[in-house]
Amino acid sequence: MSIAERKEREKQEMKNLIIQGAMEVFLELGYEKTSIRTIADRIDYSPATIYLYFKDKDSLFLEVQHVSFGLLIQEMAGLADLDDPVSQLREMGYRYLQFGIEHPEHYDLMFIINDPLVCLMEDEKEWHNGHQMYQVLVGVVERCIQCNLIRMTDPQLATLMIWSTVHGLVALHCRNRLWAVGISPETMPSIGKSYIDQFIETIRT
Amino acid sequence: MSIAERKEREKQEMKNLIIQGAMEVFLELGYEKTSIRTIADRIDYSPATIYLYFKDKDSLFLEVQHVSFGLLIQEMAGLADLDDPVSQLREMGYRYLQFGIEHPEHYDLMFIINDPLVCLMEDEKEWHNGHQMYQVLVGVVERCIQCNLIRMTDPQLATLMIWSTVHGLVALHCRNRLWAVGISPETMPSIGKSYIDQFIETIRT
DNA sequence: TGACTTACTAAACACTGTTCAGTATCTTCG
DNA sequence: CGAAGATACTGAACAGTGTTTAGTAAGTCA
Repeated sequence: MSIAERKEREKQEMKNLIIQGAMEVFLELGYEKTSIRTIADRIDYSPATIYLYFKDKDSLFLEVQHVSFGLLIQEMAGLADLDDPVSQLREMGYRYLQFGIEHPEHYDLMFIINDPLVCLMEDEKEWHNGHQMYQVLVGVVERCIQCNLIRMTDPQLATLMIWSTVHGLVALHCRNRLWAVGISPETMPSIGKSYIDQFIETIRT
Repeated sequence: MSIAERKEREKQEMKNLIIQGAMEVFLELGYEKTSIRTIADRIDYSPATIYLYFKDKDSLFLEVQHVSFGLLIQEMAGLADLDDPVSQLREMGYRYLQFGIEHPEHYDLMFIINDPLVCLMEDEKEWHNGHQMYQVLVGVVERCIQCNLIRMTDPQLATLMIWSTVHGLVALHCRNRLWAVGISPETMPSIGKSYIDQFIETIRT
């Protein structure tokens, strides 16, 4: 079955080529302004070819999103080295925020864009990726609560609040709503750090 | 100049008719799926007519957004009756969250959607509306800090954090990202209340 | 070599935002 | 009143979109 294997491999390589091209264009132009024709042009194939490998634009987008999730998870490596759970929490906050500031397009694809992901039940892959990272956060928060280091008691609610607080800032930044309160994109990194520091100080016992 | 006045009035009425139709369609279909043709159909005019009253789709959208801001500001009426600033803060949180849950499409138009608002400098109207409400929040937070009722010292940073925390939850809810952490839309109202309560308890001294 | 399968594409369909030439109505002035 | 001019509106077109389909060319297998 060597030929069949090679065919399968070539098929996967073709998928990867499309995903890579799509990623480039998605990050350059954003989701809405990216057209299948542009992606096809980028990789020197016809638009119709893409539909032989992906059901539709959303389906292709989900694959790109999966790669983005991988990047963020990678960014969180080595957190367990910090033995203080509050330090872990702060460090996660720093890195999450930094990721949002440095890769707003990736962040947008993962947490803000509308279309797909509604079909979570159908797409196990994404669910798994996002859920996995959330569980890491839940673990850290649980340890903080167990050691009585933060002013919350319910791990689920606390985790949700912590995530939302950081996501809120990144989301407002990604969608340029912070101009209205006098924060320019350039000042975001320094404000972001103060933001996390203040938040940790506020919730810790 | 009676005729000129009448013309001016008719022009304004026509603008309002278009805005009203656009609002309906925007709320039904969302920003991206709304087409000028659909709006035109809804009010029985040709698509081209809309371009006599509004520069482009974004410009029309900004007018609709302005109406949405009015709704939210209206929702915040009577807050000064509560003499305890922390109660004011909690009540603002309740109402803001409820607005986001009850009118996710409006909320989307105001705080999540991408395209316009980037041109804040050009559009004084929106800036004014959003900034006004933010200033109300800043005022409440300042009083909380003055009375030493919350665990923060910098009003600007504190206000940003409080807004972001609530916005974060609403934004995740609007974009269906809470499914991934086991929260379904139906449970949002009750979770939302706990969320605000926990947040207030966490930040108060 | 002939039959079958696969990979790919040109062209079309139905949609989008936007523009423009042209019409039909209303206003103004002689 | 009637001609000239301004105003309000639209049909049709342009260039773009996601997606489908019929057809071609190449690779595989008997």
